[in-house]
Order: sequence, then structure tokens, then C-alpha cells
Amino acid sequence: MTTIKDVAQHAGVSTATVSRVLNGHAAPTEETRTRVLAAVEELGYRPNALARSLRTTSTTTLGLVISDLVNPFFAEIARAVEEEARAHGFCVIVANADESAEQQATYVRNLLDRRVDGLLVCPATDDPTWIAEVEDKHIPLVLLDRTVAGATCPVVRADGAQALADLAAALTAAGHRRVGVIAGPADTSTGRERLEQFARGGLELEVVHGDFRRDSGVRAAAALLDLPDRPTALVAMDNLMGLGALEELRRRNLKVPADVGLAVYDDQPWFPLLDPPITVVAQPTVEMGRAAARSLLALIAGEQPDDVRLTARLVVRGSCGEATGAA
Amino acid sequence: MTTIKDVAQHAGVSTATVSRVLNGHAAPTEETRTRVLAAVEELGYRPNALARSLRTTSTTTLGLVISDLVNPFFAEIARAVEEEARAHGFCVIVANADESAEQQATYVRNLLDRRVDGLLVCPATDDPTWIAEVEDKHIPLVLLDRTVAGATCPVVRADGAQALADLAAALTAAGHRRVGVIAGPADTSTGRERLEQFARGGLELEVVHGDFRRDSGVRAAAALLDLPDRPTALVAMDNLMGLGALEELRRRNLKVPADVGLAVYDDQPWFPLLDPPITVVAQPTVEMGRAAARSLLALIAGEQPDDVRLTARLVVRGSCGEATGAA
DNA sequence: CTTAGCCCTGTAATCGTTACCACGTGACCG
DNA sequence: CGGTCACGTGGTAACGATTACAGGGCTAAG
Repeated sequence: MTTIKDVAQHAGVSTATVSRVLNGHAAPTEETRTRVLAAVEELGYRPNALARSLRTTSTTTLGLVISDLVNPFFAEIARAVEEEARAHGFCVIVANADESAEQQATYVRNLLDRRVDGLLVCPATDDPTWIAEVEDKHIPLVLLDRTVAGATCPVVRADGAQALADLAAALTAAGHRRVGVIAGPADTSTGRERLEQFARGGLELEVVHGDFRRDSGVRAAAALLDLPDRPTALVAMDNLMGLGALEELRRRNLKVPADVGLAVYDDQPWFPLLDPPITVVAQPTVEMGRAAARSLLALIAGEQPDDVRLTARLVVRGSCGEATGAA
Repeated sequence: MTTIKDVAQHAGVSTATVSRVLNGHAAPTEETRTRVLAAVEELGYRPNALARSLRTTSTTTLGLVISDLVNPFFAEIARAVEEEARAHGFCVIVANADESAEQQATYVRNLLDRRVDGLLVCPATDDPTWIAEVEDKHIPLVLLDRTVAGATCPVVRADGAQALADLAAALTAAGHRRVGVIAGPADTSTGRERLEQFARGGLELEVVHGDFRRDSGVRAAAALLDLPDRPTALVAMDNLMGLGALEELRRRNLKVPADVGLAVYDDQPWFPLLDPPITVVAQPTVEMGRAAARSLLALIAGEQPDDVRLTARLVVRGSCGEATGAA
């Protein structure tokens, strides 16, 4: 592997000069500049990012800890974060916590060890212990999608209050009174919040908690559909649990919305293709990712960005049934 | 930030001893061991991964360059790679090339700069120039999903020949003669191969090339459906283009399979939920990711793993129509 | 003609670790 | 009882880059 020393030797200058040329510092002569660049070219030299970062204590790298990479919601966020970061010359290391608090903590530590310049985390649970570790080291931190009690860092998330109120109203208008909710885990802020906000809609709720994954959606739907007094509609608080619910409905040969109405929090491209298309609360996923990256970069630059709340909105498509004037 | 020096001082030993304790080398006394560990604990010391890697020339990190993170096929692969790597104590840096050869090259270089121990790439195009760079530096490399002409490194991919033959047969049995193919880019191995293998099925084909993304699926489907002598079925060679095709069919109010049959290469969890459920060629996604990670780790360990070909299989679901005994 | 000042360059220290070598001590054996 | 051996430990030189500081050459001014 060729080092800066090789380049220096090849160009007949010192390593300091090579470094200066490569970093555009203290302008060297045009002549030495071209000579150095020629040597770099010829040897195919690439600076060792490890050595450089060790010296400069900067990696121009952001760490992103995602709750679940296979969840398209998070995949899209990851992509948005990455794009925004790249536009600012930063690179992103994506780590997948798989909705596990332990794995999340492991990754946070790992990213800190690698000296990322900042950390973007979608917290798996409410457990706040890992945050202290990050703040001790004075590494800029931004929370994404979910918050954690007692966190003092900026938070970027969607505000679904209005959309969920609208959803409750739409369900009511369609004649639903008793609704089964497939909620997120009670130890996540989004899990609690969405449920709370939806509960304000005045419907009678049956609640089963899932874990934001497909299988839990299947189980929760089954539990709700097995109730003696079956709810007339289901609301899944996450796209993967929505998928699970759909699978269970299909398995039981229940027609949507004739037998059971359905709505899902978080839109997916295939929801409009179902028959009937699924009514959803759509989140501004890409904007969330971008905003989070921007906040983190601001924090790194020494600014004090505010929390960001982007509004989610209801998209009525038909899976909850038609509004009946009679109701 | 506390360094190994602080720990050494705190424990009253030399930095060398601290290092030995932490790395389990040349057994120190039980007594010094506990003393050092106590100091580590007390100071909350974590070794600087940059410095360590600089010294040892090993990062226990794999680089994974993905064609498109938002494509669920690749997202699932990424997850599998990451799991397998973690099981072996390796960490994965995921980079998203967004189907762009340039961005891919940029990321490959970036990962090499960071001195990853090995590289896993899903090549965006056939352009092989970047491979030379990797091989020059003797960094272990494994190609995933797609291959590149002249590559001498191990390749892990799916073999869809039989499945595509089966699909052609199934389409024929269902009475189709002229089929519109939404193919992948001609400058990707999977794009060419799938088309070639399907073409052997003896059907009359109309081919439009897409780019493995949703929009291109929409456009390609539109082009095919606008043909004067419209094909009786469409085959999309990738799940995202399949999604696009479905959207276009929906927009035109064409019924599947009554008006047009449809099949897609690469299964997705929501395909069975459509009406009718979509016939697909299912790839062993997770196994591909795992196998690729294993191959790369073997390469890093100095072994010479063989190429891996995992067989894809046809899953008939109904979107191509029923086999007619009459045909 | 001398000297101040500027610009370019090189020398060397440094970032935090680990590898190598040398040293001291205690044990064991002849 | 002395010599060897083994083992635990400390000092120190790397790893590959950046950067403060110093020095040398040249121009311009007095």
C-alpha cells in the first residue's frame, strides 16, 4: 500500500508538502503542486482515512442506527439521510438494531469507537442509559422518529395527531364504533403516542400491542378477530404490522371493508394496489431523513437546531368503508 | 476522551500492559489484570478503533456496496450480510450506490480508504474498471447478485434458469404466445441473463429495458401495452419494475389476468395479497446474503471459496391465468 | 549593499495503539 | 549455590497522516 512517504519521495519533496497540496493548505508553488499531483496519480496514492482521522479527530462520517433495516419505512429514511449527508461531504455508516435495545447499545458503542462525528438514532426502546454514554463523549446526537424520556438532544419526528383524529372521524363516519388497534410496543414513544392520539377520537378501542414487525401483526390481528364481540375495523400502527394483519385477514377469508375495515399507519407504494386500496396515515419519510441529517450537521457545526415535527396526513382510500350519511 | 495512557497511569502500569490485558495477549498476572480492568471500568475507557486499526492494519469491518437500498430485495440482502458478519465479530458499512456506476466507484474508493478488511459489491453495471483498483490493493472482494465480465473474484448469485423455463412453460400452458418483457438494463449481468434464459422458453417476446426501478417499470409497461399487437402477458424482471407495471395496469383499468397476465422476478411479501396473487420467481435472498458474507470471510481468512449459485424457483399464484387443457 | 519581510519548504512532534525487545525477578535444576 | 529459563512487565518504535515551527531563498526597500 503506497503511503504519503512514497509520494513525497517520488516527487522529491517532503511529506508535509504532499499533505499541503492534497489539502489545499498554505499554497505551494504551481510547479511543486503539479509534480506532487503527478506522483499521486502515478502511484495511485489514496490517503489512509484512519491515519488522517486519528490525527485530525474528524472522520466526516455520521453514524445511523436504524431500528429495522427491512422495514421499508426505515430503509427510506436511511436513504434520505445518506443522500443529505453526501450532499454535505459526509459519509454514513448504517447499523441495524433489529428492534433490539441491546444490539442498539452495542452499535452505538461501536460507532463511538470509530469516532463518528455525529450520531443519528431511531431508538429501539425508551431505555435512556446509552444516551449518557454519548453525551459524556460530547458526540452530537439527534433522535429520529422516536424520542426517549429525558433526552436533551434534538428530535426529528412526524406529528400524527391530526391525521389520527381524522382517521377516527373517518372510521366513525363509515359506521365503525368498536375498533381493534394493533399498537406499537408500549416502551416506544411512537407506540404510545399513536395509540393515545387515536384514542382521543372517541371510538371504543380494543388494543393489542405488537412489536412493529410482521409476525406480531399477524398475531395481534388474530387475537382481535377472535374476540367474542369482534371489532368492525382494525388499525395497524405500522406498515409491517399492517402487512401481517392483511395476511391474517386473507387467511380467514375476511373481506375488506365488507367484513372488517382496515387502516394502517405509514404508507407503502403497494397499498393503493390492493383491492380495496388501503387507507393510511402517510408520513413524510424522506423529509424526516433529510431533516434529521440537517439537524445533526448543524449540531456538528456548533449550532443549536430546534426539534423538528413534520405533519403526517390521512389518505383515505376505501379500506375503511364508505361514509354513510345515515350514521 | 480517555486514552490508554490514562488507564495505564490510573492502574499504575504501562500502556503496553493495558493493551495486553485488553487483547488477551501474553497472559499478565491475575492481579494486574483485575487492576487494569478496574481502571478501565472506572474511567469508562474505550479503545480508539482508528488508532487500533492503524496499528494492526485490520478493522474487522466489511464494506457492502448495494445497488439500491430502497429495493427490498437489496435491503434484505443487506440485513442478511450484516447478521452473518456480526456472528463472526465483523461489522458492516453499508453504502448505497443508487444504481449509479459513478456513485458505486466513489463508495468503493471511500471504503478502501477506510481500510475495510473486505468488500462485498452488487455491481451497478458491467464496468469493470473499479475492480482493478480493489485487486491492486489486495483487498478481498466478493460480487453479489450480479457479476462483471473478467472478474476473477468469487461470485454469489441466484440461478433462475430453471425457474424462468418453468415460467415460460406456465405462460404457454395458460395460453400465452406473445409476452412483453420488462427487462433489466442490458449492462447488468442479471438484466441480460434473465432475459436470455426466459427467451429460451420459446415464446414470442417484446422486450423493453428498464433500470430496475419503479418508474422504469411504469414506462416499460406503458410502452408494451401501447403496442399495436398487445402482448397477452407481462413479465417484470425485478420487483420494483413489477410494482411499476402493476401501477400502470391499474391506471389503465386492465384486469389481471383476464386482460393481461403478469409475472415478476423476485418475490415480495405483499404479492400474495393482491387479487389475483402474483406469480413470481422467488430468490433465496437471505441465503444469498449469508453465503456472500461467508465467502468474503473465508477469503479474508486466506481460503479460496468457490462461486455460489443458489437456485431460484417459480411460485405460481394465478396472475398468469389458468392452464387450459385446450391449449 | 544590507536588511527586513514574505513565501515556500522541510523537520519533527503528535494522534492512540500495538509489536518488539530487553530487563528484572523468581523458580528450578544440576 | 550458581546458572538458566520462563514469565511478566516496561520502554520505545512504529502505523500514516497533519501541522507548528523554523529555516532558507528571494524580493524590495532604505
